[in-house]
Amino acid sequence: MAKRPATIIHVAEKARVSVKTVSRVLNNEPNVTPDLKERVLAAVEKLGYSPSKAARTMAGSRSYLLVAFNDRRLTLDNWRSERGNEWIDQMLYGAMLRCEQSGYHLMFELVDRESDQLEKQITAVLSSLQPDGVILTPPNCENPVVLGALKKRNIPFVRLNTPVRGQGPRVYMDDRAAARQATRHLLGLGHKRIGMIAGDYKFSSSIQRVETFVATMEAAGIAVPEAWVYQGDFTFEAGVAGANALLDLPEPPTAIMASNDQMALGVVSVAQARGIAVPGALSILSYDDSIGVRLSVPSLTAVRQPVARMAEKAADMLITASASGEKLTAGSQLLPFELMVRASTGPAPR
Amino acid sequence: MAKRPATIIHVAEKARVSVKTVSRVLNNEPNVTPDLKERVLAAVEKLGYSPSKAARTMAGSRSYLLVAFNDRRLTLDNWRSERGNEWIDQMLYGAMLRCEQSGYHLMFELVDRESDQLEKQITAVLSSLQPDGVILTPPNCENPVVLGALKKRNIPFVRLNTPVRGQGPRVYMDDRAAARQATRHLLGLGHKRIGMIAGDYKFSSSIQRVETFVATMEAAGIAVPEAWVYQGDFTFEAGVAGANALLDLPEPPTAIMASNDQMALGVVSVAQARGIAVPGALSILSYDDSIGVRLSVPSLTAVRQPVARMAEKAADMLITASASGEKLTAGSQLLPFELMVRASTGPAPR
DNA sequence: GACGGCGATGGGAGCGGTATCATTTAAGAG
DNA sequence: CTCTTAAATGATACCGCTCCCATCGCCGTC
Repeated sequence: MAKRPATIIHVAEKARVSVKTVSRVLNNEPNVTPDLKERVLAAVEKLGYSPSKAARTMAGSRSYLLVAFNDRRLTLDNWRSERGNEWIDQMLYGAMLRCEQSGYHLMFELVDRESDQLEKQITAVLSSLQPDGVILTPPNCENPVVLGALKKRNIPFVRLNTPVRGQGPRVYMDDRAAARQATRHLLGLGHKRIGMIAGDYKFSSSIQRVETFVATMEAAGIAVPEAWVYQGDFTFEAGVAGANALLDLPEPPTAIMASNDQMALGVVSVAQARGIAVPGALSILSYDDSIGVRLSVPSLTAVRQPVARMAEKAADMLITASASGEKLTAGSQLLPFELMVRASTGPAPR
Repeated sequence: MAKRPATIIHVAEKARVSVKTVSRVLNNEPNVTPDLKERVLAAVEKLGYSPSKAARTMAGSRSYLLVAFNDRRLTLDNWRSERGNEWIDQMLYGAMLRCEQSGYHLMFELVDRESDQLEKQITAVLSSLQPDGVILTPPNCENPVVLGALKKRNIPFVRLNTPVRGQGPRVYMDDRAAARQATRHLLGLGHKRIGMIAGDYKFSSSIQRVETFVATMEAAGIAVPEAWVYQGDFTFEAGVAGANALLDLPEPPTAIMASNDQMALGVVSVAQARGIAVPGALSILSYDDSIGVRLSVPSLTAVRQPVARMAEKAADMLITASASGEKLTAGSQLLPFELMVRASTGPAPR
């Protein structure tokens, strides 16, 4: 009763051609008579045939599969806390749809950056799935173990949103420019004491944002004491802790920028708990423009990262390279960001 | 330079056993001497070997792959509008982690319920991916075309969160009880005129919620005019339209329940625009407990669905059945929901 | 008109596993 | 000590596809 799916042999028989010719038609290879091509396509249609990915992977040099390596800790934390996972949603959105267009599939994998089995994990995924390409998201895209494993096996990869150059192709946005624009936005509003809640320094964009923040402040004639920068780990709780630390300073900042949405929301909750008016007494700025940030009260000024577009571009590069058989060029793609000015930033209290 | 991954043959050679014995060890088959088993495992470890999924799929009867069929329209709408996609996030969360535990993978697929190519789409996925099982989410889990295609090919599936019985195994919550409890909650607060913004009737839980709402109202001695029920399609915009329709009634309701989070947030935005106090003049209740609902101002009273747990259970059923080789029993799993009472529901205005 | 070259097609060898069945080995019965 | 029997192991045929190479015909060239 279990209807077995048609194979290429059935198609070949029905079209009265050889298996090889069917393969040619399916892969758009040249040198096939229109007549034969038509017969094959008709047979394919009639039998509802769709080539087995597994067989293709085994026999050929392509698997029609891309893998996205995501950070396990951050992803699980987001899922568990149910505070949304916009970065991943948008990544899936961009990459999946691009894959679909070319008959590719996207496999979502979580890797634990702290595990001493990291290389083994990666290797296992690569050899069991044999993907045609890999999309690396922060912080994996900067992890030498991950990069090394990929290079050793000569598997094409594209790094998403990393400032680190020279390690292979990447799709990114200008994080420095974003940090500069964000800092200037606050300076322009008259803020002199600005605190920053940084992200995990395993993400090098975290470091860049801090550096650029400090540099931009200094360029405006304001030295940034160490106490103004709190190092968090991208969690809501870190935002709370950072906000408390900053607001407990003898001279607390009048504005706080947080390196991602969860931490920014943590700052908001602290302000609320302490009865601090936002933006009246405290301006808050986020580096992720997710739904929580937009729905927050007040809605937060935030840097908007083109995550879906970056993912789409990354998938595009990998698929194009794999289809053409050419080696992926190490080029970088720069995508524009946007500073969404909303209600959480206002003039510094006098 | 490109390091080729080790194959079962390399392992067999290194362990000085036959290929078949390696296969036995890898699949935990009985009748292998501890001595050999150990040698094989050592070789596996040393070579960093991980069996090729593609080869296993081709040769064996399992593919170690589950597919989740999700509604294309709703998913894309959620992604595009960037209002979060909690249902899918939680589905991934539950199902993926369960898959990981058993060396399975989860493939996320979008299918267009309106397409006349629907059956062809499904068939193509099934024959190209050959999954060991399929997770169906609403409204696909009630779509006869989808169910038919699956049954024709004898592919095990589990339906998520559908009230429809007798079509195969499912994991669900008691939607009627939820609707009843939600309605009673509002009745208990003294509301007499309650409006409902229903979901797309393609989702049979939408229908159930409406029916139960009406029945519960009638049991309390209140007849529900047709105008009190607005049919939406789960989008924010539908919530806006529904709220406007309900609030424009000669005798507008003092409470509105919306069949999902997006529509509930639409209602909130209308109330805000019209200057209607929530919950002072209007109580609002949602059927999804997502981040938007929790962060909304005021935070919304909502039915909390155990999506991650349902997905985990579904994956578990499929994997267990596939591993044991037994046919999936048609049993159903009922999981508990919870009514989260928050700030958006209050006593009816006198 | 023989020959080279190229476009169009087919034949058959794998790819890396699993499944079936044969074979060897060891244990227990008579 | 032989014979039976089951456990332990191996040999080998696929699975469905792509890739390499052979073949065949047809044209143009000198």
